[in-house]
Amino acid sequence: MQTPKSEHIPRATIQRLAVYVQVLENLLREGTDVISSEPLAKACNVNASQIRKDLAYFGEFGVRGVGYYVKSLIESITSVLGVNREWRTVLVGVGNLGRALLNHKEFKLRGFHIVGAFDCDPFKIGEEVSGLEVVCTKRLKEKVADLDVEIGIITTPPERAQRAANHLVDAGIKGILNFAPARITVPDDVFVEYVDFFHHLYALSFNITFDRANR
Amino acid sequence: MQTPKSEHIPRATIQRLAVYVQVLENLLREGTDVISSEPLAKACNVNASQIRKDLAYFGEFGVRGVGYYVKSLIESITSVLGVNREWRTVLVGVGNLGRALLNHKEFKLRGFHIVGAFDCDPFKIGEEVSGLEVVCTKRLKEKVADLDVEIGIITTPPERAQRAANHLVDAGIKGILNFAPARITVPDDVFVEYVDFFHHLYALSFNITFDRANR
DNA sequence: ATCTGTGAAGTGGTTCACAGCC
DNA sequence: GGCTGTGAACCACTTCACAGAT
Repeated sequence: MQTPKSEHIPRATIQRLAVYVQVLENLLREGTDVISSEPLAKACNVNASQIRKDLAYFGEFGVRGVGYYVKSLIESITSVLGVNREWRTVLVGVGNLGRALLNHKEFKLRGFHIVGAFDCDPFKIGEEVSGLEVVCTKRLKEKVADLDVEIGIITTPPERAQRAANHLVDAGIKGILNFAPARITVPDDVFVEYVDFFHHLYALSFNITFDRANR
Repeated sequence: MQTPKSEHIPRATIQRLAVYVQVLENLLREGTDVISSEPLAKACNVNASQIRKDLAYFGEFGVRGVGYYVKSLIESITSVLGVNREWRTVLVGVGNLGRALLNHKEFKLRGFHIVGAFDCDPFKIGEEVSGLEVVCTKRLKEKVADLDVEIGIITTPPERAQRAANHLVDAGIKGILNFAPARITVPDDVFVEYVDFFHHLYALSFNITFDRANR
């Protein structure tokens, strides 16, 4: 695994690294072997020196006078991000969204295996969804220990998100992907990422409205 | 509609406004009528003066010595964001994700109506999904004009995302919510927001890995 | 007395510009 | 000659600290 040179890495850098991988994978699929920071920057909608600086946090992955070998750069970045391995996850909240995610093949494809599904609704417990038996949330702790899980996914309604988070933290999980439309509070050593595409729709709404007002 | 005082609004401010609304709505549901910036900041995981500054871009919504009235603040922020109205959207790419979104009731509930579904696969054209007939992507332009649509949602595979974007831009759309794992290029006056929860999983992966390495 | 709104100070991320290497 | 890697300059957002309002 690749280790960073520097102590602190900007959050924005990590987000961009994920973008770079995405774009590079598409470039590779289209048959591009080598690319320099300038065209890659254009494809990613960032500044070229931004890319070079982001990568410089972790090492020297390019060849001066040449550029970056696409395939090897993908490998380097995925190694930096720690996604060149398998991760085991559990999902809490088997509603519509939860079911959709459990059935989403892309998770396994990208190395994020959902190995447990939990809900506190007695009517759902015991049900089988996408090959997993829905288990009572109370049993999260034992199961997480058994299954060697590090990431939890919350897909509960907002009012139950914090309780789900508490269970996950108690079970020793290290990262939470929260789809519930609510903020959650967790200890410092647990990482939380929020996914809410309405936030993005709000941003579009604002930009379109504001843009129009300035004409 | 609320209009900003200042010329340029930081992107981060808009993202936070969406968070504030989310948290305030949950507070309202729990029966909180008034809140000051300090506890609101805690609930949103930001600095209190950050909130006050964010709001100050758009007006004075608080009462000195008292705080903010939750209900009225929600109304002010949604007005600022332009989400206190209905938006009409179309979706391009009726795959698994597209279908899930078409069936997702939350869109209508939050004022974002999906009024058209498009795909270029002849086998899907004519099919009915969630009360909408799937139409050939070629007919996007006429339909968008008829239906008075301003936002497009892309749920195609990555290799077809740019083409979908081109069709949407050509049809005169002003904003795009892109779920496809690919960057797209559009004219300056069209806004794009990207949704990719694998990026968030990558961020978790990095943080957990990096955190562990520093012990 | 309390809490907002805001200029000023501080901080951190981005961009520039060029030295270093292929 | 071309492109990376990187210190320095720049810029923007964040935080502080306090004046102003109730």
